[in-house]
Amino acid sequence: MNLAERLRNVVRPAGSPAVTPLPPPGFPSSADAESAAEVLGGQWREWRDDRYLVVDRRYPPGHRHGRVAVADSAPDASGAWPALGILDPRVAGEVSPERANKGADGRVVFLDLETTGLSGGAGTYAFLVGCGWFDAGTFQVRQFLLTGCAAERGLLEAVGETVAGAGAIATYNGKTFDLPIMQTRFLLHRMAAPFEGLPHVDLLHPARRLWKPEEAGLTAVDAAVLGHVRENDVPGFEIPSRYFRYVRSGDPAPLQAVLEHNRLDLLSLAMLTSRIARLLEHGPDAAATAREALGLGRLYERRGMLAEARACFVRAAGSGLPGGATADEMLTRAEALRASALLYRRTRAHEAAAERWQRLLDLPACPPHLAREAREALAVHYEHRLRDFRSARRLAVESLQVSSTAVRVHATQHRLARLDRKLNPAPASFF
DNA sequence: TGTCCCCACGATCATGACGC
DNA sequence: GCGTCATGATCGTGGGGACA
Repeated sequence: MNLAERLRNVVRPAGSPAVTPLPPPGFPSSADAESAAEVLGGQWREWRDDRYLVVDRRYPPGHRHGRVAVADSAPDASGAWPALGILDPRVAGEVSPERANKGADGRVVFLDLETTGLSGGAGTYAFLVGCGWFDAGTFQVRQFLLTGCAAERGLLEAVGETVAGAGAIATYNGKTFDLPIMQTRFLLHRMAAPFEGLPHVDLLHPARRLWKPEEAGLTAVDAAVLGHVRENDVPGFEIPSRYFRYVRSGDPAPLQAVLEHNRLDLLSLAMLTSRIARLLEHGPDAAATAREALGLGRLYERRGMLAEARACFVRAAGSGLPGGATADEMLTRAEALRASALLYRRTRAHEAAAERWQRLLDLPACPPHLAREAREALAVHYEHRLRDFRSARRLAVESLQVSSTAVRVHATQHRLARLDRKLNPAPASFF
């Protein structure tokens, strides 16, 4: 039984006082200088003998984040939130365009934490909890800043009130990072985590499917997809040290950039969620690039929406989409042809699959690993379905010349030997 | 008709990326 | 350092076709 399970089994007797975990060694009970509220633009909330800071910001419909305005991303404008159900089926029944933008029950709450470290164990806690949601066309951000460890329970209660009634939570890598940390903190205070059972859309993996892997970090996706280039943004690794500097000195100035970083993350999160929802709703025609069409097809395929997936692969492979000359764009088209061929093969449309494999081989700069796979698939097709042994043998010989591993070489030699037997059958024995 | 071989798919495992 | 997911490689299995 791990620590979390043991803690879950601890039942607080009715009427017994709530427990506040002991602060880590060296953590002051209240490090907030009076100037923090003024410098960071927030208001103190008292909790027992301590307090935490609440910072509210509203981004009006006309506010632009890169190329995108808040109004363009609000659920009523796109009307596409239910499509998020393709990512998490539980979302479909919870989030309608009306509810998602009501600032009340059923809304999507975007969540982003800044923490004292990366390990995610009980010693790591969230000193800043950022929540965001759309409210009548504007984007509302509420940040809870912990300035003294003793107020953590009060802060968690406030976060719980903010999340209460939400239809879904949206995060970036929240499945792994944000929600486990929050659940641990609620657990340590013997409080029920408000996220339990709530539909959760983690954008990290859809983002990696839709956009290039090297652009999968939120800041990079922000720039590539939304056109928002962050200036003077604080790097993630620097965030804990800025917080500890504030705790030691009481000077809130280093935290300004941290709170701004958190707000930008929430804005990016909301706008990317809207972008993904719109793509899922409108299909391949909404894709701006071949890479986006390919990634969208993979999202559909994962949910068993094969017709939609096929349409996306067709658009990515043959598309009249912009670009088409760079190595990366050629790779995208090759991957789209491969995905299309595999999908046709899965549905036993072997002729259509063979056509895609051949088009893949005909690409001027077909990547070697995809060319090898295409040759092997075509060799199978020629041998077993068309019974054209000569073509199958030619492909096998070509495949042998580029086979990389001993296993592949052996398999191809085996195929060649079999084809040779079929092409030159041994004379019948009289004995 | 029985046996053998191969294909295609699913399951499993290893690896890498990501969050702060 | 940890949990999740995507990806690629490998293995096992079921089904179908070829052949004697």
